[in-house]
Parts: sequence; structure tokens; C-alpha cells
Amino acid sequence: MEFNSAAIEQKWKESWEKHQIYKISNSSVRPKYYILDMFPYPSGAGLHVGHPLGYIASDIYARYKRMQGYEVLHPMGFDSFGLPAEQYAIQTGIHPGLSTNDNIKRYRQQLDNIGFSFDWSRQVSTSDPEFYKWTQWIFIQLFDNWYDLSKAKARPIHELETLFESEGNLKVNAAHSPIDPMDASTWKSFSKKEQSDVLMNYRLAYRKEAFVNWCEALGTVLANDEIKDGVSERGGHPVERKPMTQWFLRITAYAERLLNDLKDVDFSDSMKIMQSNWIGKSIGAQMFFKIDGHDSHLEIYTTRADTIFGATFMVLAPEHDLVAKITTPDQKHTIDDYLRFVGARSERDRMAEVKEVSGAFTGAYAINPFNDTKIPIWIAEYVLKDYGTGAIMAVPADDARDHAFALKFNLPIIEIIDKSMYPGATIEDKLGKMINSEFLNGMEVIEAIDHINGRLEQMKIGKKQLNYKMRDANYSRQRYWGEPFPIVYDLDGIPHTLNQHELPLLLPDLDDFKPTANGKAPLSKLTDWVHLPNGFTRETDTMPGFAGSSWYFLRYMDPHNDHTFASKAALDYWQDVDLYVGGTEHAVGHLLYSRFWHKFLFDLGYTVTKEPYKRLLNQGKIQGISEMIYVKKEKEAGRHIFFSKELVEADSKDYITLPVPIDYVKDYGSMKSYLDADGLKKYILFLPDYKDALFRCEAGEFLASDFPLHGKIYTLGELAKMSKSLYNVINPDAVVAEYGADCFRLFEMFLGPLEQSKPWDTRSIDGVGKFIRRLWATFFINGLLEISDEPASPEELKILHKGIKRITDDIERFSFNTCVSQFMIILNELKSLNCNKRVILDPLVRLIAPFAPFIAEELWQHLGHLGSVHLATYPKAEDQYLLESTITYPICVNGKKRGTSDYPADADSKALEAMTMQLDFVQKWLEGTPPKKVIVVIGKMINIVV
RNA sequence: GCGGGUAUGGCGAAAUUGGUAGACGCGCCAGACUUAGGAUCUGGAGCCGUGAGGCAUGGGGGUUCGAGUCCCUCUAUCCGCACCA
Repeated sequence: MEFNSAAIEQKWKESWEKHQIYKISNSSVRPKYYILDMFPYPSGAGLHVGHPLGYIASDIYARYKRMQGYEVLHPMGFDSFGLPAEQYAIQTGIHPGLSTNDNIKRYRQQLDNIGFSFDWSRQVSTSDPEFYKWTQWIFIQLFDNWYDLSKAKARPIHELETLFESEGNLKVNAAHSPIDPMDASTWKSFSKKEQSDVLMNYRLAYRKEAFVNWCEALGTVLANDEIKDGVSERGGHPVERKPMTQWFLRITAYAERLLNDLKDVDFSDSMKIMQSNWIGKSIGAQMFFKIDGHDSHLEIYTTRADTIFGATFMVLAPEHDLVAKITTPDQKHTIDDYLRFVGARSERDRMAEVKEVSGAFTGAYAINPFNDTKIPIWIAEYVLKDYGTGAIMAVPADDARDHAFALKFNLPIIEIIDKSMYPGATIEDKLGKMINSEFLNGMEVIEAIDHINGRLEQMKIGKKQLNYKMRDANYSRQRYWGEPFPIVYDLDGIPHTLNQHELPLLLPDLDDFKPTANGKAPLSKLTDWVHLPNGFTRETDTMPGFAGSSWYFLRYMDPHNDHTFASKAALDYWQDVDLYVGGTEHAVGHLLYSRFWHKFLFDLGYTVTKEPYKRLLNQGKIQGISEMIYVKKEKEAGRHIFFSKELVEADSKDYITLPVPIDYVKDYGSMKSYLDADGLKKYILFLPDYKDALFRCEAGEFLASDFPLHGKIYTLGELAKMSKSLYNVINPDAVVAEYGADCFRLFEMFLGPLEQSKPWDTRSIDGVGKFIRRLWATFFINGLLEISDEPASPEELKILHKGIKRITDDIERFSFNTCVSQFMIILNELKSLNCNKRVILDPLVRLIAPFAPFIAEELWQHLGHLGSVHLATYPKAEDQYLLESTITYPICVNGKKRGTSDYPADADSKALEAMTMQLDFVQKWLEGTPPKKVIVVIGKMINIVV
């Protein structure tokens, strides 16, 4: 029988589907194991060879665990709400629901081609009403809860109302937005609307007016992590700061737990560091300053309260509320000018000019509470509205930014720390002795911080305080393709949640998806939908892309439950994700949000573990090679001139490079990739603008149409991201069609360590292809099945069991590239023994099955088995075959290898030492001098020290 | 600027605990079978040297009988964060 990968794959895909062999149960007696992939966004471009890398790794592990007797939950779904589908809809007029469905079908087909063992009966899509019903439901829970800091737990909002009723908010220790103190009678005197506004400051999902990242081009606001380098991550459009009323999630309430519980999860150190940097905890103090001639106080946050006597000016964020209040008439003009300057700058300008110092003086003064010195109050861009209190005391002697500011505006600098004892200490190190600081003089910095914090508290002008860089997550999008909020506003503008039986609130159909210019969401155009008969109105914003992905892993546990997001039984059985595989790009966005939601649901008693993911594995990216062609920047003689690579100096600035579709290029991916006459013809058809262009190469200069047959235009191969615009995308379907799915899977693993990014090297896939054919040829000699029933030799058993040991060890540490190498080694060794014995091949097929599921299934059948190999047990290495009778030791003199010698495996170190000294070459090296010592490392080597 | 990672043949890489560096694969070279080879099989090869031997894991230093692996330092490169008071 000839090896035909396409036929085998077809046959087994159908069989798996028919027998539902990957369907799993929630009521198994087997131990559970949950292996999750980050579900894809189903874009129109389809999968490229980079996407399946993590999926293949998790599939191998899932199949392996299943064969070891675990009930393995290994699901897949689609993150199908979001901006790209909507952008596509705006461009084409096609409803995003339709294009999304098409894309999902295509993705599903591409995934099936690769032979994954997903339980598709559990597929979820975030844009499916059955799914987003529960996204809306969780939002309602967030709205209906507040965070009790004393208990470190979310609690129902009605409990808070009861508290307000009896004692106001004075003793409540809650995570909240800035709010005035209020006693019980004040609370009772409030109108319904006022009470609702007060509660808003405590809800975990709340509305507030805030400066948000507004993206004009996308017509929506974006969360901080949806912005890269001052422009939108999707599309690269400019982003500006703008005050708007928006929904937020109070993720900051969970900051401490999100930070703390990192110690309990198995994530890489760099991933944990990224998350804790994002959370950005700092320990400092809040301090209140009197403002000269005003009733109001200035509240600042500092980590260095000890430096108060070096504070020679104060700085407010330009957006700070006090600015308008305290600016003196003299300075009004200056301040207004500065505010105009700041307002006109985009986020990007601001980031690009971080080094530039700018600011303006308000004319007002704060008073140092310890010595009554007047301190001028300035405003400046470098102080951020959202961090701390949006105001600082500036200590130019001890802070680089304050220092630069003082120099620019000629403000005094008072040295307050003597660092002479610490020569290497930088300006920001907390080292040195206090000077010029009255009662702090002579103290060490650390000591002084403690002392001053005590003083502040004593004088009731401040106290020790924690601060986090992380902000509450903006949860509103002025877009169409997202979950509608289950919120209606009554005639007073008070928001109310829908009842559970009214969920899901379906996303209504719409023809015109374009965002409106005034910042209103597309849904606001549907006046019939917005205005309810009783005069109430609906919220028209939709939820952001991260809403569905913040909890999808829970829905897989019980995907079709109509009564709850997942049943108690399902949650109790599956608990949490044992292994989560995905890219590092979600380090701070998705991973933090989903940890937050999971913890919230834990507080409410739904989820049973503190953390959603026990272990996180980050796969690297697969890069593509793009082929570029040199073109002269300025046209010569009115036409473009294209140059062969060898005619161009590498760093010359006279040329630009244009991407060439990789299909047109010969020897793609090598250093000598080129366009021949054929490829060039295609390329010219592809680029009609250049049809009159000249081409220059070694063979001379010519028009494309008279290109000499022997000529070559060499192209420049460059490592780049796989993308449509570089025409270098490699579709897994094409690879599977040419080499087979098993070969594709093995090759992706063989490329290198999972965590590393690496280029797709099309040429070396042949090696894996050869392995597959050799594996097949071990069973079929000249197309005929030949398997011997003879017992195995000790040598054969040794090869097999050493291999099993190595491979199971390697799988456990996710070193799949070395697993593939081991398969090749085992096969080479068996081949050299001409081994075709059933007792060896049977475990070998099971060993390979997780990696190459199709060929393993086929060979399993040829071995005479009826069931699927994927339901068989994974082979175990038996110790008896791992033992050696002799061991070859390298023999070194002073660490240099001088030879080797065989010894019995059971010899102890004394015996080895004695035997070693008898060896001729050792005698020769020692030349009669007795050795100082002989070091014997059992199982490794023997070293003689002279 | 701050934080983290990486650096091994022509290439992708391996080396599990400090113990024979370069397994396995690509590419390359030679040979066999072939009308043919972009098929298959066999063999070769880190570098220098005819050879014995010497030199080799980004550079320099250290610890050790012994270092790709541990420590210090420098360089290159990738990733993340970036006015966070």
C-alpha cells in the first residue's frame, strides 16, 4: 500500500467525526485536565502557518494526557466581536455577522485540516447571543456589586445602601471613585438620582465622566492597552485625550489580589514582571497643603515625603480641578495659553517630546506645613491627571524631572540629602543622610520616610498610602459590533439593569455601521430601539473586545446551559485551566481582565479557584521571509528602474524596496532568491504601474518584455512578520496539501523551542517528510504490509524504552522539538537493525500518535487494532530495559579528555579508580608520577588530577 | 532611560544536575542504483594542520580537577514599559 496522506487524513477525519472520539463528559470518574488555547479572532485573512504553532503544542499535550487516562477538556472557539469585522463592514457594507460566520467556517476548516482533537460540540463564539447573554449577565453582577476592602471581597450593592442608611459612608472601607464624606442623614436627604450618583462611585461597573482615549478615525474610545506608541493598535490611527461619560470596570479594586496571587501561578517570570509593572504598586504618602489665600487644600501623592524641605515648587496636571480656581488674574493669560498648547497636542506629540520641559505658573502658593514657607504652584504636562492625585510636590534636588523643570524655569534647588557616603548612588536611590531638613537632619532616608509619615498622621495633614499605576478599565465603545449593555435609563437618567429573563439583549440589525461624528454610537441611530414605550432609553454604547474573552474559558465547561453561565457541577469538576497556551501579546490586557473576572466570580461563589490559569505557556511567533526588490528612488529618464540585488550597496539610501509575492520567486528563502523571466512577467502583471520599467542585472539593462531567458534579478530576502501587505503569507492548507498534516505538525514542532520566535523555513520541511515516509516504509516493504510476530531482541527493547523515557520526559517539559528528533533517532536505530516486529512497532505508533495523529491511526489499524489509537494508552518506559551492562566512561587528565574505557555498569567508584590506573594510556600520561587524586563521577566520567 | 530575555558550525538547533560540545534535521561534498534525478540508499565533514596535535559555545576576566552551563564585566540583538511623583 502506497502512502497517501490526503486519503488517510480524509478517512480518519470522517471516522473521528462519526464516532465522536473527542467528545468528552462532565461526569467522568477520570481525573480532569483542562488545556486551553487562546481562541482566535476570525479575520478575513484566514490562518497562516504562525497561528497553529501553539494549537499544535497544546493538541500534542492534550492527546498525550488523554492517552494517560485523563478526561481532557480541550476546546476551541472564536473571539468574534470586535473592530476588524466592523471596519470590514464599513468598507464593504456586508453585515459583520455574515462575514464573521464565513470566517468562522473557514477557520474551522483550516483547523480540521491540521488534525486537532478539539471537542467541537463545545465551540463558543463571543458574538453568539447564547454566549453574550452571559457576558451581559456578568456585567449586571459587576454593576450590582461593590468592593469591600476590609474583607477583600465583592459584596452586593444593597448591603452598601443599608450601611449608608445607618451610618453614611464615613466608616465604609470600599474601593471607590473620589467622593465627599456623607453621614446617614445626608444620604437620606438625597433624591433618588443623587443616591444613584453616589452608588455609582462604588459599583464595580460604573459610569463616570473621564478623560478617555478618543480615536477619531475609529469613532470610539480605546482602553490603555489598545494603544501602542500613541496610536491605535488596530489601524494605527491617532488618539487624543477627551472628556466623555463612559462605563468603567473597577479593576483597581482587585489590584492587590491580582498582584499578590501572581506568586501562586506558574507563569514565566517575564510575564509576571510585565503584569506587576502594569499594576505598578507604589507605597508613599498623601499630603495636604494649605493654599495661600484659599480655603481649599492641595492634595498630593509622594513616595518621598522625607524630601519636603527640598520642595521648592508644586506641580499640578493641566487638567487638575484646582487650576481654574487658584490661578491669579496676573497669570490667567499665561495659564490659558499653556492649556491651549496642551489641548492641541495629540497623545503622540506628547509622547514624542517627553524630553521637552514645558509648564506655566498659576500665581498661587502652597504652604509648607512644617515651616510655613510659600511654595509656588505650577502646572505642567509631565504631571498626569490620572496618577496619584494629579499633583506633586517637586523636589529638584532629588528627582530628575523636577530638576530639569527647575533649571528651565529658574526655580531654586535645595540639597536635602548628603549622598557622599554612597558614591555610586543615583539621584533616585533611597540612600544618604538628610540635611537642610530641620527635624529630619542626620537621619537615613529610610528612617526619615517613616518619621515624616508618622508626623503627617499626627498633624492630620496626610498619611501613608498605596497607589497603583493601573487605571480602571474603560468599558464603553461607540461601535456597533459588540455586546449591547443590558442597561436602560429612566426619566431621571438613573441607569437600571435588565432582568435576567430579558437577556440576552439582542444586538439589533443595522444597515449603516459607520460611527457618528459626535461620539454617539451607531446604535443611537435606531430610535425605535433606543426609546422604550415607558419613556426609558437604552444605553447605545457596546462592550469592548475584551468582554467576551474575559470569561470564555468558563463557558467551555458547560457551553449550552441556558440557566446559568456554567453549572455548579461543571465548575466543580473542571475548576480551572491547567495549561493555557498563547502569545505574550496578551500579557497585560486579556490575562489581567480575565483574572479579574474570575476573581470577581469567585467572590460571588461561582468559580471555585482563586486563579483561572494554573500554568501559562507562551509560544513564540513564526516569522515569514519577505522578498524585496530594489527600485531607484528618483526615476531616471522618466521610468522606474529595478535593480538586481548584487548591483546595490547594502545600506544605500538611493533605493526603496518593494515586496515581491513569494510565489513568483525562485529559490525562495535562500540567499540566492531571484526572479527569472517567468516570475518577472507575473510580477509585472501584478504591478501594472510599473509595466514600462527598466530592469538592470548582470546580463544588462532591458525592458520587462525583452527579458533575456538566462538573466536573473536577485531579490533581497528579509525576515519579517507574515502579512498580506508583504505577500509572504504561507497558508497551512497549502503545506498540508503538499506534505500532509502530520508532516506539518511535526515540522512546526521541529523548528525550535516553543517559546522562541523563529522564521518559517520552507526548505527544511523535507527532512520531516522523509521521516514520515521512512516510518511508513518500516511497515510496508514494496507496498506490502510486513510485520513480524517474533519476540524482540534486548537491543531493540533498549532502543524503544530509552526512547519512551526520553520522549515522555521531553513532553512533560514541553520540549517538542527534541521529541521529534528522538523519533528520528529511534527510527534510524530500528532501521539499522531491520526491525519490523509488532512488539516494537505497536508501542512506537502509540508514542508518535499525539504528534502525527493521522498516520498513527492508519498504522494502528494495519497492526490489527479495531479502536482508535488515540483511545489507547500511552506507552510507559520499563526500567529493566534502561539498564546497561557496561558504561563507556570518558577518561580525563586534569579535565582534558584522553580516552575512553568500558566498565561494568555495577562497578563502584573504588573499583573504577583501580581499573583506571591499570590502563596503558593513563600510565603513559602519568609517566610514573602518582596522581594527586582520581575523581569518579558515576555515570558520567573519570577525571585524574595530577 | 528602566525592566526582562537571547547569543553554540554555512543554517534551524541539541547538550535534563557543572562532567565526551555540535545529537537530530536542512544545506553541502563523495559514492551507489539509474535514460534521468529536485527520487532512494551509503558514506563524509566544527575550524587550523599532511600528521601527531592544537583551537573552538559573542569579547574579556574569575571560581573549579573540569564551565556552553556558575560569578563579574563589556558588546550585539530581541521583547516589554516609558514623564507613574
